[in-house]
Amino acid sequence: MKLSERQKSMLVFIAEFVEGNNYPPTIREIGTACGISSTSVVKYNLTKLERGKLIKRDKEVSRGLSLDWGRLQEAGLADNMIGAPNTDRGVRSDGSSFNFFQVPVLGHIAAGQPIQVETADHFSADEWLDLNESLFRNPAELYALRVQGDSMIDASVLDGDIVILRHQERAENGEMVAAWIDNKNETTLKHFYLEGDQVRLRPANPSYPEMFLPAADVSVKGKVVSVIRQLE
Amino acid sequence: MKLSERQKSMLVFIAEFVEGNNYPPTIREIGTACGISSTSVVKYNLTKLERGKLIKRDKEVSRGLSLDWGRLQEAGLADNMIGAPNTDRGVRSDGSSFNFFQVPVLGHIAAGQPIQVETADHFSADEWLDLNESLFRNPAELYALRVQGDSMIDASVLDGDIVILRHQERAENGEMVAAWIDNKNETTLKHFYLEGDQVRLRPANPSYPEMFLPAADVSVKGKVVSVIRQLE
DNA sequence: CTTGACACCGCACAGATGTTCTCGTATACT
DNA sequence: AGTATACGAGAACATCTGTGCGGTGTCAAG
Repeated sequence: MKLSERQKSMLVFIAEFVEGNNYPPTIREIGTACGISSTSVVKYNLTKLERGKLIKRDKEVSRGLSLDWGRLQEAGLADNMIGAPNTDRGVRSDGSSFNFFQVPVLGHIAAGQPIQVETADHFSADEWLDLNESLFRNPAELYALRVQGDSMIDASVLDGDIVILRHQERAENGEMVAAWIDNKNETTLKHFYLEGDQVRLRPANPSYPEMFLPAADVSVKGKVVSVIRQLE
Repeated sequence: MKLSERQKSMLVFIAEFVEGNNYPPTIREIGTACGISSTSVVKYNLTKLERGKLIKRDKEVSRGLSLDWGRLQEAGLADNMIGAPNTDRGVRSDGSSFNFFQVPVLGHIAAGQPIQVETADHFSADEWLDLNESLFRNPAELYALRVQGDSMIDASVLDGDIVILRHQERAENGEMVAAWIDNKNETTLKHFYLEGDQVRLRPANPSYPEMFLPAADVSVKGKVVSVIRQLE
């Protein structure tokens, strides 16, 4: 469905009006605001919008119309309209509000022996964490993994912990990273050290060996920025 | 301000009507729904409600009324009314919603040498965590403390970590608890063991000593249910 | 050129809707 | 008893407001 400029401006006006008054405008109010002199033209275009399911209308009821924000969102029209229901925003009981976001839990990662991590992406995640924006920046870069194994125990990361990583290809020496090892098709959680053209991956548990690999065979998948543990 | 039953039922009906139609009811619709035969009586009561600031009305505008949820909340009337703006509830971008809550960060707790914890309560907290209900049950019992010291390092709780505790007076042996030591006026984070009429408080770091105290001198302030660490 | 769809305008009309006026009843206060 | 106030009913009134119908101009298809 294609909308005329006039119809778009009508939608925008209706949204603004409802936002400001808590009740919808009349046909004549819409007409005045959108520069339409005839009430029948407003009705004509409202009928169009209603056929497009963008608004709902009750016959012969004054101000009997409402916007369908779901459809507007689908049509990509809700972005520059005020009054759209907030998503990814919470209102606390004291009235203050904050942004939050979802971080995908992409699977398990080995802290001990490296294990296969599914070639997971943001759309295949079956588990999500809702996190507060005040704790993290650039949430789009974040993802989470559930730790398996105990090789990072000296770094206080235990089997079953959830680690939150920021996706980045580079790491500083000593940082805890998720590293992809090319010829093993595996991802592992280790401390990262670049030493010449070699990469040293150090577990934080003396009973596990360090790994030395050519830098070309190791790609950093992200840096650990947070650890969350549930004891209960 | 005291409200008659009729006025309360009018408020309830208006809320339901707006929820269902996205526009407010007319005077006559209110009258029919609330068993009022005369439009003037509806107007009479609407005027009362408007003077009480519970609703806002625009003169001579059809359906020109809206509820003031802030005032209704204050008056304790919003509880059994549908359509009240949700607080402590978030809507994700995919349309699904979830409950969240605020956990007070009541101060610092010593994991090494016990230090003074302010006699903090839920109202004096200056920092709050927004947590998702899916991760915790009975959120009202939860509070958080920032860990100082490294005595729990073997239990993978580090200096600077945030521990989330569930308030309870009793603990099982081996659980990590916040314990109040009477004659020291101090709170400390330790593993808890009740041995006869003695309590043993064990740090998870061999370089710190265990504490043996009479059970009467130790009161459990809560059990650690989660650990959160920010590395970035 | 004719036709019909489309977008639009003006206007009249009926029904929807808020306001106002008169009246009745009950209660509290002087 | 008299008065004021709260609460309510009914009807008349004046707008407000959605709808319907006739008409205009454009444009592309037949």
